[in-house]
Amino acid sequence: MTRTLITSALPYINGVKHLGNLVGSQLPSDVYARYCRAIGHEVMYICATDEHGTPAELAAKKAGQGVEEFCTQMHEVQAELARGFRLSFDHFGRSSSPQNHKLTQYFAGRLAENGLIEEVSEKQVYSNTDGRYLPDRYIEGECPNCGFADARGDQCENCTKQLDPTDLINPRSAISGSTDLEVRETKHLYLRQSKLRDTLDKWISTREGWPVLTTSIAKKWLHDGDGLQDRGITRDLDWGVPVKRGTQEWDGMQGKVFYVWFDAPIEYIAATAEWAEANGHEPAEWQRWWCTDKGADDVNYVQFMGKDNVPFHTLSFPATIMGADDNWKLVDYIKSFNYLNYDGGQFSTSKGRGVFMNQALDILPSDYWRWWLLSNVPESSDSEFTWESFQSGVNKDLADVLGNFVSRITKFCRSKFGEEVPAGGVYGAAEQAVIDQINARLASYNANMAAMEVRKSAADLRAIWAIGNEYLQAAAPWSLFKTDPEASAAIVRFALNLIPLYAALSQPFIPDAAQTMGEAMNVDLSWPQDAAEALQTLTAGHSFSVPEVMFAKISDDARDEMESRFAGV
RNA sequence: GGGCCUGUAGCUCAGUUGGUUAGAGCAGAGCGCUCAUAACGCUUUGGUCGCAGGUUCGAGUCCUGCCGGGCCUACCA
Repeated sequence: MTRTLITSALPYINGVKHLGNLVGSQLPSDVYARYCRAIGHEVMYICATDEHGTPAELAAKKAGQGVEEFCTQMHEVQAELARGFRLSFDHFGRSSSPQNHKLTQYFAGRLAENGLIEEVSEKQVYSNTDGRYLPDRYIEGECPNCGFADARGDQCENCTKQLDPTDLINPRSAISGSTDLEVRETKHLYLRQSKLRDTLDKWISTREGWPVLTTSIAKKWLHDGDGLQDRGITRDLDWGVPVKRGTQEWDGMQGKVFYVWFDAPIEYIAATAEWAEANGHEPAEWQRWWCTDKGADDVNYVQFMGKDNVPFHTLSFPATIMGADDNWKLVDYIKSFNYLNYDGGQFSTSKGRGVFMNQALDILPSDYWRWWLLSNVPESSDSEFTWESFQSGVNKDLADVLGNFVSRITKFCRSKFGEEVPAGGVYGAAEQAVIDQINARLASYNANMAAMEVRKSAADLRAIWAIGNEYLQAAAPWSLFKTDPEASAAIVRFALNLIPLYAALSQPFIPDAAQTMGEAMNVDLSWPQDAAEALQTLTAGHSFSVPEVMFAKISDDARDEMESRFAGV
């Protein structure tokens, strides 16, 4: 059996994510996971919250909570939203889990043994008022170059010049505004990625068929300037994975934690261990997904992420895996996405601009969002959410093409033959033509799904839905019924059989509607191998029910109302 | 500054290794149908493929330059 391991980039813990975050990794990975399961792969689909780092601590402080309490609460919020959007994770973990602590420390220990960790003493800005070290961008001051008053320690937004925090005139904490800052000497661990540069370069260069977005970002980092730089993997923070060398203390590193970008990807593995523990499995059950010497050699591993995550997944994490030199499973394919913009600009949490996951579910069911977002996923370039486009996609594709098809044929059957599949008549050339058309589209759909071409898959699916309406229009069972009820019955029987077929094929995109269709037609859904065979599912006498309206249309008034509600300030 | 991506019909996008009349959905127009969520079907109007050169028998596709949009640039994650 084909085994597929799928991970979605980890959403950061500090708040509810917007639709752009959702469509950039979780939603397309869910479609792929559902597809793989449907065609019979053994699937492990993993996601988790990314809980460490300065922003999490600040968000907790703002919420008046301890960081652990805050993360626990926000994890549950995000887990609930994931369920709301029907994200079918096998496990939705937490990067703060004991499993991740252990594994992260283990990897650091292995990397140290293999000479890939370097201790570096460096100068960092410490804020006495805030009681913490400040990352560069949390220090603000006057730009020495252009005089801009609110330049950040890493770069001046006004003149775009790269800065060092010590360059700033009258530096202050961006958190408290305090000017009681001092420069302290502190020791950190660096991952010597530069030693693995040639290995990584060779690896990236030999990846066949990866998205250009993925490889070009990796190559840029590998070859820019002096090439791949070593990277600090520890921080002076309280919340995080304590720095240890495996299970041993690390001299001089007490009180420090690993940097979030070191431990976050390791959580993919740790979350699978969490899954095993949560389900009462032996460790061997997760190891067979991740350890190539323990059964993972035949696993196909696919990662989904937005383009901002690419450097970490093409370089840092592979460096960790390769550097550990320990039979860990390396990724086979990285599917990366561009950004979704909102109505001519960016989504903005602070400005309340755009739709966030919780708001979306308050407005409309998840299938509506899934369909539009997936059929407009930013695959080749950034794409844009507009209410007009959303309304059009929902009303035309879901309500008119699919929903109305189900509605018209089930209601017609009910009124003329009752709520069971009618007997009589035979199929002819028209039915064979439909079978041929569907088989051709099905082949395309399968190929695009396997290739993770999400937009093209959505277009294929829609085309398959449309075939039903074309057939009914041409066959016109309502006219034929007056002169030849038997012939009409055959058409109705054939058309009704399209519903379970559509339901099965639609599952990855709109799982709730697919289930509704399956239940209405009283069948278990299975992925069709061949349309001719699949369209024999419902036989004469099979009972069904007419489903409620599956997709309500979005009115112009409702659209306008939402457009102004989410425009931001 | 550097790097990458991108510019195709009013809108959103397809266009495989350069090969005959550049495609789809939506929007617009006309016709048809009446089973259905005023739904559906058929037909149809829109494009000197950002601009200017070049290579070639042949360029939306390759090369150069210019113009516009976006992203990244390593301590936000």
